[in-house]
Amino acid sequence: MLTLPFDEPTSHQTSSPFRTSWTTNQFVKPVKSKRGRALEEDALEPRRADKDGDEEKKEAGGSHKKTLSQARLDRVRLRRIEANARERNRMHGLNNALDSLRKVVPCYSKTQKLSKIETLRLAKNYIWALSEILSTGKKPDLLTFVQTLCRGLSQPTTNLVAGCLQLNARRFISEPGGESFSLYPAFYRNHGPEVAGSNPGDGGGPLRPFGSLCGPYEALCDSPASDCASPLDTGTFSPSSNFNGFFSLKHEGADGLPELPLRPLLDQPGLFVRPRPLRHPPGSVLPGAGGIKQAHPYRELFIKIQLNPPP
DNA sequence: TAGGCCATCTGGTCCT
DNA sequence: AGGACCAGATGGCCTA
Repeated sequence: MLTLPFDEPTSHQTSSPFRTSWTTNQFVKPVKSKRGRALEEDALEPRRADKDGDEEKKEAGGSHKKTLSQARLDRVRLRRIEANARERNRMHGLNNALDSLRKVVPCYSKTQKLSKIETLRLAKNYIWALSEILSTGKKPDLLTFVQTLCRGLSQPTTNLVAGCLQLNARRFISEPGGESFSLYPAFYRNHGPEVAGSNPGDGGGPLRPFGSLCGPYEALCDSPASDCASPLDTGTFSPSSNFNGFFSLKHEGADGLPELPLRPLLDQPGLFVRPRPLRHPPGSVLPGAGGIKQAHPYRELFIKIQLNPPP
């Protein structure tokens, strides 16, 4: 029985699209935006209408009325603060769940996280793609698989996902001391048949040997694709032509299937994905409402994918 | 500087 | 009454 590791991370990290890791620093120090301060000040001093509407106003005795109003005021203030804290925790839980989701969809990276909306879209497409495989029982061609995964995704995300599915993992996870760029969802790391060794940069469970790590597409097949090597390794780049008006490819392999569609065309003009660099050192707390904390060093990665120009 | 993305606060609504 | 959920508003950070 295959169980997905939907364990909630302990950290309170959230993320942003192709950006670096973010960490709210509410547990480091309370930071409020100007808006937040203004609103909290409002909470500390409830509206006049609220006080005017109080039944205490009808009561006789100025001192007594003032005491009751103050008590009510304090209570309103406390409830608002508590509600804010609950809402923060709720959103943190939601973000943790999103982080868990990021780990089980293709193209998981600690340093280049997908945005919330892109994570949800990719997850939906991934579920759809897997469902299709289960229902048809057929091995999909890589192009169809990638197309399904990238349906509705933004162009940068499409490039990233396509690159993840095409590039050899060694290019991304063999960097000593660097973060991993795992092409496999967490469940495959934990349940893969050739589990051996571990990747300290990933912080997770053991990884499959790099040599057998070809991508989520191969994970779906009965046997690893014959062409597991990255085009970067083989150096067989080629110009592209249209395919279904979406992705590009040119050649067909001996089996009639598209040969390395979506291969990175490093020497040709095309779209590229470049993670946003970190301006601040790791662990530093950024000023501002979000209390963003940089968690990972800047790491540059270029993925060029030839795509059709937008209509 | 604009746009994207994010965290946070807030008040309303619904449910227990 | 109180908590969960939701959506709007706001402002900060970052990249192009």
